Amino acid sequence: MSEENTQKKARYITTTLPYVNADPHIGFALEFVQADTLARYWRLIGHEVFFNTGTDEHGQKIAEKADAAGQDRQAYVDHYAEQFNKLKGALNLSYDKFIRTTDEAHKQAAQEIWKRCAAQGDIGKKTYSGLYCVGDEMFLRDTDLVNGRCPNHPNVDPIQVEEENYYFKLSNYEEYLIEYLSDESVIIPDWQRAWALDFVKAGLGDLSISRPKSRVNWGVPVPGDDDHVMYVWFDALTNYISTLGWPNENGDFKKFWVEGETVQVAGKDQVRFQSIIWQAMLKSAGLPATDVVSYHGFINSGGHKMSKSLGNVISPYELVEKYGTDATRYLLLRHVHPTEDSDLTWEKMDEYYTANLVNGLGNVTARILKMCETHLEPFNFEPIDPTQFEGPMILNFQQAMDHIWDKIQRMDEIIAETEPFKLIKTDPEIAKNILVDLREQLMHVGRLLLPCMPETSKTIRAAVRANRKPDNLFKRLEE
RNA sequence: CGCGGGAUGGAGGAGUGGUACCUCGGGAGGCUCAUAACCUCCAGACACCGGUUCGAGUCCGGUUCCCGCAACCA
Repeated sequence: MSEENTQKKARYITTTLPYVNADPHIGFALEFVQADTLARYWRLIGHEVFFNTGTDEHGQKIAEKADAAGQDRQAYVDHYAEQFNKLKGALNLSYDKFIRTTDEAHKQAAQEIWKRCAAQGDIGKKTYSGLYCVGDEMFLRDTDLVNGRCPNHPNVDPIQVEEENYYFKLSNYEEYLIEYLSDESVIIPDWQRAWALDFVKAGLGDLSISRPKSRVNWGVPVPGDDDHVMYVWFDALTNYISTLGWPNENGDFKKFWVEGETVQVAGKDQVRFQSIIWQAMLKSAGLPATDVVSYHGFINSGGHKMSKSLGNVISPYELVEKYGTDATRYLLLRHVHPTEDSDLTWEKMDEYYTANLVNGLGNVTARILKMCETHLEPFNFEPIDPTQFEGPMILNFQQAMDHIWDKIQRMDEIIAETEPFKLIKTDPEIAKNILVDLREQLMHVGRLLLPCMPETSKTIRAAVRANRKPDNLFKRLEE
């Protein structure tokens, strides 16, 4: 390690934690792959990286589902946690920690942050009464009601509830949040930041953060009150630091959260949780804010939200099964806009796969290495030099991929223009020089692909070193 | 006048104030190293109206049409 590299800051990245009441969908896959690509890129340029993900496992909805299935609750969440953890293999994720909110250490951290907020005078208690929707785990206002029921759950009668709950005085942090959100670097994209700022400026109310155990008996106990458990969000958000060993304020927490650079990746529906509530909680507990939260859009299919009734749901496992791991990563990184909504259909994905991976990257690798294998001796390439990857923090994955595919297309053009396969018969020295140059360019592409398509990168680099045409990188789709 | 996002060739998408790009599709050639792959050329687009500017898809104002969100939504 050079001196320059040892000076590089540690970097932390986390996804949000999926709530384990359903199988993983494509949105999570997008989030995981974005975070993973960034983590791999950082490691490549010499940063020490902590990449966190995991599962959010408390709350009434999960308790009810487990109970309805006649399953032990812990066994139920164990099963789902495993479903999500399996994505690690399917998508080739490199996370350092898979935290579960039912982990004992996490529960203690959640209780500790509660105590800190309470000590700061930010937690109170008051009586809530009204109609409550179990589906959303929230009180309904009169204006919410549609035919007397929750608009999101029109088949279930809301229940009349009167109960005393703890609340977090979010309004204490209006001024702080306005200051935090005025910094242009804290949210990507900027229009989400503007929205968050407007939201805070409009005034913040109290946030209910507990539920009586008599009604919801599946959560982290409220410190000093056996009758209540924490509202699932308050518990879940704490994972971003409990995963680092907090409340131990040394070790990884100090290295990554306090002294390092922190990035959270989340869906666009998360702005008020990640950039408002969570930041207020951190401030209340006397902890540093997140440096930047990047919000991705949603993936639609055929112009509609994915839904079971429309039959247009695309699952991450289906993608991996059809195209393979790296091709799935490619599709999510290059053909999904990093911050806006995107639309994917099987037809379009087939097209992207065939045009850019089979006919593009795969084919050009085969044609170059076939010629090299026949006409050149192997060359001993230097290992990857981290400095050649130095650059700004890349969150615009589409742009980065476009840059690589420009180079791929350029290689095809050079072959057609210089015709080394023809020249080798008349002027072998010139032809060999062209091939040496092409091989060098292919190696470069192989290296650039490392963060986004790790296995493909490895295969290409190994094949270039071996000076052998590899088996087809991407199989042609069957008719 | 609630807030925000969007409108780019036949289709789907990129686009930092400076020759509008990519993939698919259409037409015409070329090549044989390669996964019937690849290359070249042709046709074809910045929703509408103003403004700023030497110069606008890009910045500003207005109009029309789509799409989200509107306090605890995973």
